[in-house]
Order: sequence, then structure tokens, then C-alpha cells
Amino acid sequence: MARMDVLPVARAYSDIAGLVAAPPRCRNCAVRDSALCSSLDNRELSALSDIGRRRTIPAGQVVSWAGDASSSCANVVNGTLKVTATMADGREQIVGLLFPGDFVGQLFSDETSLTVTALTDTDICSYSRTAFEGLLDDLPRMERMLLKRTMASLNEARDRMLSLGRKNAQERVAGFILDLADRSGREEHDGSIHVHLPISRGGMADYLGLTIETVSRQLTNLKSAGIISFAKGDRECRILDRDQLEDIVNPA
Amino acid sequence: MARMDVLPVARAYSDIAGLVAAPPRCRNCAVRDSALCSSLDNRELSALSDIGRRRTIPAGQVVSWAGDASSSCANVVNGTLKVTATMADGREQIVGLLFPGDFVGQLFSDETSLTVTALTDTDICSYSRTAFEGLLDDLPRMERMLLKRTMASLNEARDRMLSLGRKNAQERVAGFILDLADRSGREEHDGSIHVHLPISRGGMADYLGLTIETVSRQLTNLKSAGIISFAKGDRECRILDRDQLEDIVNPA
DNA sequence: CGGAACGTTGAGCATAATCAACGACTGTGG
DNA sequence: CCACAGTCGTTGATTATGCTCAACGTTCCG
Repeated sequence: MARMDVLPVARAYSDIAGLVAAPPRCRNCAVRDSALCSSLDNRELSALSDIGRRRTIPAGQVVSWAGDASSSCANVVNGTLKVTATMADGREQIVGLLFPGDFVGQLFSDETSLTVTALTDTDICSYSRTAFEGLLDDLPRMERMLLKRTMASLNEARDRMLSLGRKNAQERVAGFILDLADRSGREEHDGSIHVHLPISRGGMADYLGLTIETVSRQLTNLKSAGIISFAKGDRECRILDRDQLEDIVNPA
Repeated sequence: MARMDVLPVARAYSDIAGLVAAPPRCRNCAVRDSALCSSLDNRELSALSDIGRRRTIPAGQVVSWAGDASSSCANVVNGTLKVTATMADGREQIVGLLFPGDFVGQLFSDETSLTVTALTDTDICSYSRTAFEGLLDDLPRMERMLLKRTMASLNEARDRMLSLGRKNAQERVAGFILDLADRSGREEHDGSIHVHLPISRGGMADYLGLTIETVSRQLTNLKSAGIISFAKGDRECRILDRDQLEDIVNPA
């Protein structure tokens, strides 16, 4: 056997007393414990890593166009993506936002119906769709995790159908801010909650089924009411009165 | 061994040369080849059948309330159900319609967030959620089928997000009729397409994120334009000009 | 410095909601 | 049998919500 200092790279994949180390690319991966990979042991992870490839996508670039062949899927490692449905005349609806740890791709289908675009510089771990599907047969825990996540996405989508179908502009904007707060809000020493808005006003409009102007006006309203605060044109927002925000989202 | 004419009932479950017959309840089931069960061989089907129970739900009755414990799931055998999300003040959005062969239930979750209601007298094959989840571990083909169906539902939900967020009333109503035509329309000898509307005007409103009056007016508009026809207040509808309907749904 | 994004604000308008009335049909009870 | 209430669908008048169009300020970058 080669000594480890002689073949340090090879060692990563070698089997020592039945144990396998994580592949080098995965070892310090930010989403090793939250993405689908978290369902895998090191041996399984190696198999997945073998078909995976790290890619960096610059902000604004489209990862996959609606209508393209569904040839790949990926885990989001870093950054933010939007998933959009569009009409022939250009109307656009953001049907999902993707954050680190999320899975993206249309499996078991030869064509995509949605467009995926990077909102920030984004790192993904990308797989050939067919290779991934093939591996899925041998990784039941990952398949189960994917099933659970898909079900969660479906629930989320249904929540948003209620928003888009039945809520007014103020309720939609307030709900969006609260959702963000629940996902990634940081409570400050003064009790306010700091929220980073991952998308522009135009993005919020496309997400909420509104126009830019309406979103801007509703944010201004909430600010005037002392419920939130933000610097003019800023993507950083502070929730000053969460209770009132919740009253708006869930009226009697 | 007992001769088969001595124990005819037992024979259904007996193993003859390694083969198992389908459980009696399943043998003439209308959805044996389309529901999740279609992924199972007779032996597996027996295991599923053992934990299943046939129920008939009268039209109008709620099968499961949002907020209830998620204690069961089911295959739809016959009839139509609606899945709704509601707000505290009564606003309602239909997030899905269920037809024979569809699966219903929130797995891997202790509480439901959606209400399921029978629109017609409905037969379902109902399972304890935990028992079903347990069985899923041993039925990989069924799990895979469930995964595919959940993904399909997610795609459908995202399509509807585009409708609810970005389409006007006429486009939503026209799109709804076309979707129904694709699902269950019957082409007539004269080239028209016969479509049965599975829900009332109020149901269509709740499905499309509109009001009853707006739905009624849009249907009248389509009738006046000679694109569809229906008797006043009728749930049967004929598409006279499918191309024009498609032009409405997908404008340049 | 000029242009392009982006966000805000105002004025006017269009779409769909609201409020209201009415006809058709169904089932119930007198 | 008929009167009645209840449900469902249609249609009209009015209103309100959010869209469209427009102008303007700021920031960023070539």
C-alpha cells in the first residue's frame, strides 16, 4: 500500500478498513449537510461526486431556458437563482427562488418548461440528468429526501397560489417580507428583524404577480405606517413591528 | 393442500407456483392500472390492500380539514375532489382538482394545511398514513411513481402560478376550458369538442382566482364570440373554435 | 460626462370586484 | 298541489384596486 504522503490525492478515494473518505470536492462543501447529499454516506457521495461538476454562474446569466432539453440537474452550493414561467408575449412569473442546498432540475422529462436564472454569482454542483436518475435507483435515501423536498415545494407552490389568486397587493408584499424573515431574518438587539431582500423591486413584482410601481408603493406604505424601515431604494429592510405585519398577512 | 374448489376465497391469496392473485377488492378496480397501484405486482398489491379500506364520500362532504392531523392518505377510485387553501376570513383558493387514479394526502407531515372536499359522490381507497409510509420503504417502484407524480403536480402548480399571477380573466377562463378539453374532452362528429365542467361557476371562480360574476361574464363573452356554446347555466360545454381559444390563451 | 438600471411618485384609466336584482330550477313542507 | 326557501347562474350599475404612462432622482459604470 502506498503511504499517504506519497499519494495524498488517491488516498481520498481509498478504502481503509472498510471506510471511505469524502471526495475532495465535497469535503469542505458548504451544503454537504443540507443538500440532497446529506442523505449519503461517503461511499455513495463518491459515486455522486463522480458524475458531478462544479460550475460558477455569473449574476444575470440564464442557467437553463424553458424549452431546452432537460439534460442536467444540480445542487445549489452558493448564491441565489430564480425559476420563472413565461408567456410568449413576455409576461413573467417567478415560480420559485432557489438558495444554497436546494435542488434544481426537471427529472424524468426530456424537456424543461421553466427558465432558471442566476440572481447573484452562483456556484452549483451539476449532474447529467440521466446519470443522476440512474444513480437515484441505487440511493434510496436520497430518493426519499428528494420526494420529501418535492412535496415541500408543492406545498409552498400551493401557498403561493392562494397569495396570487386571493390576496391583495399589501397582503402579498407583507407576506413576502415575513417569509423572508422566517427564512433568513436576523433579530437585532433592539428587537427589530433585519431582512435582506434577495431580489429587486422588479423581481418582487414578478414573484408576487404585481407591477414594480405597486410593489414600491406598498413598501412605502408599510414604511409610512412604521411597520418596516429601509433606505430609499435599498435591499436591506428592517421589520419594526412584526405583529402588525402578521395582522396584515392574516386578517380576521 | 386444499383443493381450490374447497377454499375458493382463500385461493385468492394463496401462492400457486409462486404467483399470487390480486386481492378481491382490487380485481375489478377502475384504477388498478392508473393509480399508484399500477406500479405493483399482485404480491405487493396484497400488502397495500391489507392496509387499505374502501370509503364512499357523499358530494359536498369534507374529507379532511386543513389543520387536522395528517392521519390518512388515499387513492381516488371514482368521482372528483377539490383541494383548497383558505384564509382566516374565508377567502378560498382551489389549489388542485383530483380525479380517479390521483393520490391524495400529505405524507411525512403530522398536520395538513389543505382541505379536501368531495365535489361528487366519491369512492376512495384510504390508507393509514403511517402504514402507507412504512410500506413505501418496501415498494421502490411505487415510491418512484409517487415521486414522478409529485413532480408533475409541482409543474402543474407552477403553471397555475403563471395563470393566477399574470393572466387576465379571459385568458384564465379560456385556459381552464382548454385544460379540461385536453384532460377529458370528447370530439364530436361535427368537429366540436364536448367538455364537462366538473365544478360550478363558484368553483371555477375559486380555481381561477376570480369572482363568480367575472367567470360568468367571460363564459358569456366566449359564447357570444362563437368560440364555445352551452345552455344557460349548464355544466356541459362545446368548444366550437379551438384555434381561437388557443389564441386567447397564448397571445403573441 | 452620458447612459443605463433602478426606485419612487403622480395622474389617469381599465379591469375585475362589489352590490344588487332577477330568472330558473330543486327540494321541502303545508 | 302549491308556496316557499335555497342554490345557481346571469346581467346591470357602480366602485376600487392595481395597471399604465410619465416624470424625475440616484447610483453605477463605461
